[in-house]
Amino acid sequence: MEADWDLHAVVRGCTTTTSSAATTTTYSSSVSSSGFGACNPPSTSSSFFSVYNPAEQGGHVLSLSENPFEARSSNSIEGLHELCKPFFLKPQPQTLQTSSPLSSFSYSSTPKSPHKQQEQKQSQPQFHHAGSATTPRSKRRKNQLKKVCQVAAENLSSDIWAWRKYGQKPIKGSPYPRGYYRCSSSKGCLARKQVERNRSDPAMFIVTYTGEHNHPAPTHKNSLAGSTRHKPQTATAEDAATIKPASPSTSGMEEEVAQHSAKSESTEEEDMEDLMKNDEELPNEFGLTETVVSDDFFEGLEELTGSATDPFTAISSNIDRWPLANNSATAAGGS
DNA sequence: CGGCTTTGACCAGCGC
DNA sequence: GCGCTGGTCAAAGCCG
Repeated sequence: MEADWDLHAVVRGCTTTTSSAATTTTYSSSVSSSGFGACNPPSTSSSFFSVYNPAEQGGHVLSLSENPFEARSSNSIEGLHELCKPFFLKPQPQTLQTSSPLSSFSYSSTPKSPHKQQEQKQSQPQFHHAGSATTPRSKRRKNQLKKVCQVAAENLSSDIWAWRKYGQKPIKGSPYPRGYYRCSSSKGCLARKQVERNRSDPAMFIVTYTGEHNHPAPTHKNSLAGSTRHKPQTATAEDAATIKPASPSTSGMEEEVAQHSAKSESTEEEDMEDLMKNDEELPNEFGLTETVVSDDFFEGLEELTGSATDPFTAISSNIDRWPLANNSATAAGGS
């Protein structure tokens, strides 16, 4: 049918990298907080913060700023900084309680059975064997804690995390399929990401993060993986695939991050241990240390996003060409 | 050779 | 209790 743009590319884009991405977030219930993968700080104009409340029918994505540019121009990075804080810093419990739909974060508690969720959560070890045999498949959890970001197509591109697609399914009511990705930076990482195109605004992508990264941000994207495939033949999914691997912008971001995280590669393990131990004290959801999320970090973003040669541009052009074609029956077996 | 994408099947959560 | 739907698994194939 129609849809089909390729999600992968999208995925790579949004997450962390972000620079561009916009973000919304919603935490529903359980998951602890520590580390979502990633929504990235909205650094660019095309993205905007929004709040997504899965609890509501269909979920709403509320834009905090009608005009993204406005936010950007007015407060510039600082404003963004503030907006982003929630994504970098561990969310404050109190804040989480907020029920304001307009708050950057919205935590909704499980209406039905919070305990159940907790139990389920427990059944899913936070760090080790995420999907191992010991853990039963984690099926959808209505109130699973998740973070939703709405990202402009042009902003989809990089990510400090490496994501690996493990599924795609057509979603009822949506002409576009949803892609499922998991963090491939570290085996056992519970971080997951879902990407789907916004029905009402195909130019935007809704990226949903669930689970947490149980490891520091990778110094290199695709640390485990290596392949960047492009299939010359078709311009469909491949196209998208082509986009993701190396979006320049990402590289920029990656470099930024890499520099910070790499600076102490030797201590990275230690850091990781610390992170694991002090799960609650995770510096930020990106698995980056606060140092990374410093002004420099944002400055870097600014540069990236502000530069005329916006890497995303290239991507967006690709995205525009995203084939809405690749799936017929579409994946995921139509269940 | 290792990792990634694709895709059909499986299965559990959820609503009625 | 049943059926629908979403989320995950896993095999097959491709690519660097």
